[in-house]
Amino acid sequence: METSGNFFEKVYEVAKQIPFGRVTSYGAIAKYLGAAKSARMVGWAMNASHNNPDVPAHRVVNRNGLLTGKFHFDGTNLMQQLLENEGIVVRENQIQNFNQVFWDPFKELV
DNA sequence: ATTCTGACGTGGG
DNA sequence: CCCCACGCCAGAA
Repeated sequence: METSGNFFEKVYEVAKQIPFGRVTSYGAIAKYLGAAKSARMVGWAMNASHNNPDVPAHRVVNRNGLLTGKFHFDGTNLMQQLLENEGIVVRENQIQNFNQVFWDPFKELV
């Protein structure tokens, strides 16, 4: 578990705390963990989160609000479907009102 | 051991 | 405003 380091666990912890109908970015989580330059690792951790159903990877997008990882899901629109299911408006893999649905761990998670 | 790629982000031209 | 390049870390070939 901790063989890969606590980094992955930390990412999961934050991702799990993402409230319903809210999303965050890889960079935000990475920055919160103190690895702002390793935003990529957050995405990598999400990849490993496939074994962690408690990690809503679909609520994590890039800083652009774009569903970059939607191709990694089972279906083609599975990620978008999940987000829309939470009330998030998604168009062409891009989250609308991203500013409103954005969840900042620094601001709300303290 | 080396090389490349990757669910990103920021900066420069 | 749009396009390109660099940085960072980790895992796979």
